[in-house]
Amino acid sequence: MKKDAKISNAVIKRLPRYRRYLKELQKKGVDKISSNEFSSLIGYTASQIRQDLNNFGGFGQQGYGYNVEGLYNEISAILGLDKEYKMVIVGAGNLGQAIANHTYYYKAGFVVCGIFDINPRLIGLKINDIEVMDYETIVDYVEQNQIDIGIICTTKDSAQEVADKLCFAGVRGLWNFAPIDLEVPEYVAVENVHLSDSLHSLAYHMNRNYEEKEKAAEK
Amino acid sequence: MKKDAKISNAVIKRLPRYRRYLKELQKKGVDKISSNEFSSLIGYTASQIRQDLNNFGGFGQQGYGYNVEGLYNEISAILGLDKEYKMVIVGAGNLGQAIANHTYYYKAGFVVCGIFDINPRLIGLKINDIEVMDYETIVDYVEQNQIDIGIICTTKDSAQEVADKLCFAGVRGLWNFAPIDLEVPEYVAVENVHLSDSLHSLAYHMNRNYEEKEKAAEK
DNA sequence: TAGATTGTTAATCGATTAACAATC
DNA sequence: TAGATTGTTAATCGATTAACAATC
Repeated sequence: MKKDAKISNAVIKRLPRYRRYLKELQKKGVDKISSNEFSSLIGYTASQIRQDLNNFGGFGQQGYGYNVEGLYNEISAILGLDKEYKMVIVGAGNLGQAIANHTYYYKAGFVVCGIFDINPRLIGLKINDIEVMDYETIVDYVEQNQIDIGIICTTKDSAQEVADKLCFAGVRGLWNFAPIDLEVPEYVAVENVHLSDSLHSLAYHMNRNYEEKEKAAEK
Repeated sequence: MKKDAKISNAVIKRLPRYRRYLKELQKKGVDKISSNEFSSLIGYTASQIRQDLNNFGGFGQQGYGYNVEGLYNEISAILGLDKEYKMVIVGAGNLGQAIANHTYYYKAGFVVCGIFDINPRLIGLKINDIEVMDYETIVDYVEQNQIDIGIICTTKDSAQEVADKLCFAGVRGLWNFAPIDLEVPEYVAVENVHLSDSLHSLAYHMNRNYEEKEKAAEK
């Protein structure tokens, strides 16, 4: 890492995308790529690509470009994907179950260790080999198993209470699927997946596209 | 609507959030709110709130503030939430099923009409009263039922092919859960939910927070 | 009318793009 | 060495914040 200045979130949000494209290139057996070639592939300007990467260090080589495998590994390390994360899911409803079943996360170093719910009918159930446990026991479990991430798949009404408990028990990050903005201690990272917000902005863009089409048709 | 200039996506992304907070205020029986009060609640500056809202028209009143219910309705209309949208889900795996079961969307005017899959073992199944149909028949279905939105819950390898078919059949928007960037005609809106990207940026922030904590401890 | 608060213009800040010297 | 392409500084663009006149 090169500079110590805070890196903007806009840059961070682009890193997983860089990484995805680099993975594809690797699969295709591509060894090296210039910022220009990468630009026409990924759709960011070459300038932005170089600027982004230089926030973390000089990964390229003048006159050559970037080594695909090397850059992939660097970005993985920057994101912290060379580590393993232990996670618990709170809420064994549809979404919680879907995430528990999504074995991708396991492969990628994100291990779902347990699922918690208050519903007695769900407690004891096994989802993808992971037991649904009683929410009452979550603090002990998180402490004893050194859980890193809590995944909140509850309703919005219980989400803050769950977040408080998880933070108290020692998680370092929350992946929040409840449609609410959580308050957490500053050392806990929160990443929101607000599905309804996402759907609403889709609706907006659909209607704008429609309006434009209408307007174009008038001419 | 006041101006005709293109409104930046940053503004649009904030609208669903304004709307959520306004809904809560309404529930609490709050009639009016000033940009300053709203600011301390939602965390945007009062200036930004006024600036954002004025992209669409003057919804406030000098010396008074904004009418909560009125503003809620205005934002709903801007987003297009006064309309109904017919949707199909492609991919009846965990995620597809979770979304189909999430009746929230139905209540909010987003109606899941059908689910499609290529797996013969899933075809015929009923999920939340919605039948899983053969993917082969999707183009006819979308055309005949005038489906507005396609929800892509397939693997990344089939996602583009599915997108092509849905666009050809006439959807106006795609809600894409596959970890890939889709190419679509310009009049089709795409909203991505890249869950793994989201998890990766969570990992980044967790590690940065940890580093800062370490650094603080050194002092 | 006086006070409050918006709507809107101007100033600032930050992020993106362009340019080019450094260097492989 | 000559050509290519990065790393980095400077210029531009856009988004956020501040200020204040308009007005309820």
